[in-house]
Amino acid sequence: MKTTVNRYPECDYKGKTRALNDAMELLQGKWKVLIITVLCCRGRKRFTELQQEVEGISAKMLTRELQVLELNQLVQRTVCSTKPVTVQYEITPYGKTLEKIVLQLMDWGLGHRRRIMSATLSVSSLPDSSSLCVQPGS
Amino acid sequence: MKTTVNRYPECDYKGKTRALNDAMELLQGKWKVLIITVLCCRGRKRFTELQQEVEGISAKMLTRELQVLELNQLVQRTVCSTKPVTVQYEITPYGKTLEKIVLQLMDWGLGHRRRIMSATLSVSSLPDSSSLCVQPGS
DNA sequence: CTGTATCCCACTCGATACTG
DNA sequence: CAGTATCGAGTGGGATACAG
Repeated sequence: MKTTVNRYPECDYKGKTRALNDAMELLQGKWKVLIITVLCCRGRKRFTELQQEVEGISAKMLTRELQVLELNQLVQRTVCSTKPVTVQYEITPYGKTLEKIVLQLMDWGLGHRRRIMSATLSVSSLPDSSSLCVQPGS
Repeated sequence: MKTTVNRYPECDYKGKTRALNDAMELLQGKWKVLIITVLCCRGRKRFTELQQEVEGISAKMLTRELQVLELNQLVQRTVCSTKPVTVQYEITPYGKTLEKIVLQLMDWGLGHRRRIMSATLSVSSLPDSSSLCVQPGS
């Protein structure tokens, strides 16, 4: 029983894992993909609107995450010099290139919840837990 | 200048963001997607082999992450009762359903690194930094 | 070989109060 | 309205030593 199969031999292995790390690091954290999704699917939003649509996020976190996304060119921030200033956030065309992947992740997550729920149902019922990733502790 | 576009109206918005959270939570952390990638692209591996291929991971982390992946049915663990026991880890057919998404993320990350590098090059050169996500501090 | 157990630091994130 | 500042709890993850 041999273990090393290596269907895809070397082919710049280091560069590829680094690329994966880059992508994951950028999307890491509790909020960034959600913000991206909202901006992708619901269009341009003001700060407060965003905070309402991304359920549970604090102003501090929203600010910080938006800064990262803007620095990485996924989101554009526009200040409107209205009476009290308002700020518009929108996804950039470049940010849009992530939409397809995020939507796939969403679909996968839908199926995963079904799968884990039915696998766990016999033991204990997770009614509507907002998170279901099975952890060693459980 | 109206902000609410709502190209995709309601359509179970809560359920979808929850699904996205499920997926992201499962993949969260420094190592899980890397482990998945290695098992997908390089085939069945023993514990020590995995630790060598996932560069920099400690035994503790590798154990913990593999447990989560196994509990979520992405990875199968098989103990071989050899002289000193050996353990085989392999991706499950279900885990394979993530491969497509992960490979897309990898591609995206490749492009992103190029983009950020060239955008930042004029200011400071990031030679071969293992991570490049642009952060507010920089 | 394949893990576990501990210790520990840094960082994430929430809560709250404050500002232009 | 759109943030910033500060504090503090909890956690992710590294280092090291130990175990079956």
